[in-house]
Amino acid sequence: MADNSIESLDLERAPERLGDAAYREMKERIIRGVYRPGHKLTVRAIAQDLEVSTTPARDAINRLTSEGALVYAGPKTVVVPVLDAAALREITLTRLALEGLASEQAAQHGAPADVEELKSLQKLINSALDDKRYTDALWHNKEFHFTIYRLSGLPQLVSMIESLWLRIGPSLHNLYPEFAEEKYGVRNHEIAMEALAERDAASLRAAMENDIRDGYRRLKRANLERDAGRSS
Amino acid sequence: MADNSIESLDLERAPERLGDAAYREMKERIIRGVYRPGHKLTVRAIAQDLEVSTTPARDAINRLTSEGALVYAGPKTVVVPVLDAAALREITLTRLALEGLASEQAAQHGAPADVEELKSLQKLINSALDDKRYTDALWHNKEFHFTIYRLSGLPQLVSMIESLWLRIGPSLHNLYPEFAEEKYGVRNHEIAMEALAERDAASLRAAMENDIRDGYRRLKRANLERDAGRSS
DNA sequence: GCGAGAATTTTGTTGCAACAAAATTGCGAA
DNA sequence: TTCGCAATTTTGTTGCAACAAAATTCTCGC
Repeated sequence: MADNSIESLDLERAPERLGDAAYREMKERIIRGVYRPGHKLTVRAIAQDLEVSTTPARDAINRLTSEGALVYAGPKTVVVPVLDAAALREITLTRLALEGLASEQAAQHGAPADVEELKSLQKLINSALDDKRYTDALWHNKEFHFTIYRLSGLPQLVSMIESLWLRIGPSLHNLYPEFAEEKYGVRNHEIAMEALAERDAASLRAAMENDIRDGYRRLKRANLERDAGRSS
Repeated sequence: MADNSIESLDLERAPERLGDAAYREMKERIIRGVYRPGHKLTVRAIAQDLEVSTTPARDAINRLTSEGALVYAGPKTVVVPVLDAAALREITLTRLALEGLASEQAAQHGAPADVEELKSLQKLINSALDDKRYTDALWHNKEFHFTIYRLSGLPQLVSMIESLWLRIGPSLHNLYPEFAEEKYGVRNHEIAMEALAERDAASLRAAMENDIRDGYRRLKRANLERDAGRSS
């Protein structure tokens, strides 16, 4: 047996598989709202879209399914999930726990340069909202959050949070444009930036939690309206 | 297009794929300590072990890898992870957040029958420890925790917690038998059962968090000793 | 029109062979 | 012995065909 004294020194040694690329592309499409809730996905269609064979396409779909980003709507039918009230609540509770933790930890590592980056991201969000480019606003909003979470220095935690965003992402797209009217989240983001500058963990956590709760309320309201509209 | 007014009514519709069975079997083997940290896994070997072809075996390994239960030690080398101090800390922080949340929610749904089930699980743990059947003790301990977590009524949360246990599981096996000397966790479990009977969410959470922290301290100590022993 | 059921098409899974690339082994020089 | 390097073996990925099963379409009777 070889001497493997390095052991835990080998980080980020994942090779670049075709299936990984397919997975990443699918992920981005889901977050960007290309596939809306209820959209049915088939292996062969994805393979054609991404110009790969069925194997990597199937890999990507399976991975997304096991993460909860896609769900079975039948034995041979995989769709982008339509979140019901219970699922929405569960994801929100989990987000509060995980993103709250990440925020707290991030407060301990925030440098001035990070605050600057957040500021410029916030500008991007604002101007996207002004121009009614809602998909862009959502994207920059995601970057804002994850810029903070990455500061936690806890990469596995960050990727768990990512999988939660993958689950709510599609529903968010169904919310716009009403969602944006009130300049969603701006106030919370401002408080978050201040808190990070002051390395105030509790305040940063509170600001991020408020942001999550705000979004939750809007999503819930939108869902109720949709369900009411459907039964008529 | 068909009328799909059922939408979110379709739960648990996953078909039984061969790859799923392979995944579950691998998961159990990892938790039970069949594969120890550092163990190298190959597609063809797993396929032979589980008596399936390479495709389902590969599916299982990929899924486990994307969950973090297995890691790359090289471009073509997948191993059961050897946790370093940083990874151990990160998992513990995440466990505290997620298992704390699950405990809190569980407190609201605990029925007398559930407390009884926990009591009988605790007896199994105790007798396993007395007989020095450490693998069994670990297994029943896992059941104890998840019996509580499942009471939360948040299935997605529970499966996220499962994936965390998959990550620390192998390391736990390297801990025994010293690990068990002090009747690990018994006191915390007793408090947890009382708290559940009284539907005291804060106490239940505290008890479970203490249990997690206890385990963390032991793991950290064992890791330090191992590392010290290796450099000599 | 409309629903039930058959006929047809589409779909996911599985096993496998080929290939490139990585891991391992073997060997020889210092 | 130990180190470097080449030969060899092992390995993961990929594409694909076959198959069973599910989804869809079509048809016919009412």
